[in-house]
Amino acid sequence: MKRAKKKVFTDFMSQRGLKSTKQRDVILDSFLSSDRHLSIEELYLKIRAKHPNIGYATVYRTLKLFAEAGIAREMQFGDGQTRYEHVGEGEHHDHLVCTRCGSIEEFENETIEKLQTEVAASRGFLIERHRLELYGLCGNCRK
Amino acid sequence: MKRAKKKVFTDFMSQRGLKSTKQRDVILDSFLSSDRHLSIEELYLKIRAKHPNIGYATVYRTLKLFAEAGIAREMQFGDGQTRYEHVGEGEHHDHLVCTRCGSIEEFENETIEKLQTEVAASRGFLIERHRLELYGLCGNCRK
DNA sequence: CGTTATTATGACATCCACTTTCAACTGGAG
DNA sequence: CTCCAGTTGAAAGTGGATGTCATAATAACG
Ligand SMILES: [Mn+2]
Ligand SMILES: [Mn+2]
Ligand SMILES: [Zn+2]
Ligand SMILES: [Zn+2]
Repeated sequence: MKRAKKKVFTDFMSQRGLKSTKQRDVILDSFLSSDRHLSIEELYLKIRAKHPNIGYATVYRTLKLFAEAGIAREMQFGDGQTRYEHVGEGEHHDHLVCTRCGSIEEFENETIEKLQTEVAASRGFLIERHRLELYGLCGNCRK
Repeated sequence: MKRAKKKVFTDFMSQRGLKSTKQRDVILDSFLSSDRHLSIEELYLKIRAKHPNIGYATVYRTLKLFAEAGIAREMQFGDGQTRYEHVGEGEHHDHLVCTRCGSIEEFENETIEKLQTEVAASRGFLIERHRLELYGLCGNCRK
């Protein structure tokens, strides 16, 4: 699905008249082969190890492009850094965030999603997106 | 319940050996008689209208105290500003945030909360707190 | 009451995570 | 190959949060 996301991005770029560059290729590769939920700084440092000539601003701008293209999602877990995670076509999930070790697990729960829609509907509210994050101690940290 | 919160705060202050000041009185009054979900800046401007001599830093520090005392909760809705809302003893609710007009509605749903606990439990995760926010168009903005 | 140790205040400086600017540099259509 | 729109990276700019510090206010004590 790395292939698939690359195609999505390429299509997005040409459709918008944007150019393919060495930097964007490097950043995309690095992003797709990274842990999920990486901050800009983390990705930048990782890239800089092999490509010292790529600037922070370029990583920053390219991640925004990924988000616009629909292959990345921007998130805030309250640690003061914006993080980007991979997303696939039509995928959605929520998060369990460990307040001790910082690990992030993902989950999906169709029933919760349905109840959200009901709550919203009962107030005439139309949901565009939502965020559900459970903060606490992960299995490891409880031991 | 304005009375009750004032008492909670007073008790907290004396228990910590902190002093009562005119500024803190003014800020507490203003906070308790405000809309919920006010940003520091908003509260500061509101206060400054009647008390031009109260500084931003004091409002900022006092709101932190409210949070520590348990009468306020700090929140982030992704607009880049920290907001504080009133909280009562043992109260909890989640939010519907309008992406057009910025209005914020509150809701509670016991079933959702229960499902969250189940999801967490099934992974050995212990929830300390959570946030659930539904973003979209409020009733008014849909018309 | 004054005295005094302690805490609080507010103007200002600093931090920090982006975000924008801009001159030099491509990518790729023609 | 030419040429221009798009791109890059260093550096400057932003905006909100947080730290600093000299001055002022609180409240306990004698
Ligand atoms: Mn995720
Ligand atoms: Mn609320
Ligand atoms: Zn953990
Ligand atoms: Zn609205």
